[in-house]
Amino acid sequence: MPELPEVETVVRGLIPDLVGARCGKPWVDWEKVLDGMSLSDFAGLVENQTIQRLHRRGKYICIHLSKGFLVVHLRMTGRLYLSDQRQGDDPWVHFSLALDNGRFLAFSDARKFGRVQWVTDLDFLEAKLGPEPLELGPADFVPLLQGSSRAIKVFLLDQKRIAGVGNIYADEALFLARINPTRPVDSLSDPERQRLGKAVVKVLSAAIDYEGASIQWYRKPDGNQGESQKHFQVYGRTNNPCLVCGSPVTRNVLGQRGTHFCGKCQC
DNA sequence: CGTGGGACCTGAACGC
DNA sequence: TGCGTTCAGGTCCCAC
Repeated sequence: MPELPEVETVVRGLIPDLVGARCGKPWVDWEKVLDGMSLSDFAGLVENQTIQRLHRRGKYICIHLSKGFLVVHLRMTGRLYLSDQRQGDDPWVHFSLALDNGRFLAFSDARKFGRVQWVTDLDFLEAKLGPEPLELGPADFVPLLQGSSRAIKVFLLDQKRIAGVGNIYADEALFLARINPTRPVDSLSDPERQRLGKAVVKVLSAAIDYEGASIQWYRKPDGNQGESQKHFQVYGRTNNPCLVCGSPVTRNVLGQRGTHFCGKCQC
């Protein structure tokens, strides 16, 4: 589920409760959530470590410990929040970590795609992620959105090109920039690349202000829904009238992902 | 190099 | 009510 704005919202929400806390015992009901590490190994590396800071990189949540890092990816249905109980009444909690403040960091994930991994450093993230879109200016997108014949929608989802854009905000940015998602990347003009870059930044920034999109699973760490879904222009609006021209929003499949756009506004 | 399919998993929505 | 199908904010891996 979560893309850059949702992950950013989760990180911001967790910082006040997590920074400075000392880790206690971890717990899992499904060891695969640790991405191949055994619970006992994980416990040995994490227990008594103090959480120094948190930050987001792409769609990854990075929790800095005194030694090493916890890296969490929410994938489609992951949630990360503070709880008073190890598992509480949430049947989808597969990992939790006791903290010295008496609370628990709980990772809930209905589909079990998400992972909580311990790593010594974050180099592996840099190796597979492109730049952070919110740190770029419009001109930076000109060289970035080049060098491929793939459809621009598919290209935007490639985390190695740009980190953090997912299916919702790719569709929304392409609509805002009035660019058809099927256009080959190398067919875009430089002004179009800039326009799309601006649109990506605008769409992601707005979604952070709305604290993410709650369609089904995503929740803020405080348990409440985000508001971003109320502002979608095309995502999930198949056959509804385009908010600009009134013609029906099209849905097709690109790169095996549902893709929403206005065939009249986006050329 | 790019694409297409499948795998990983489960829940919700919808059609009959 | 029950069953089958389809779809879902992501990523990785393999064959062609």
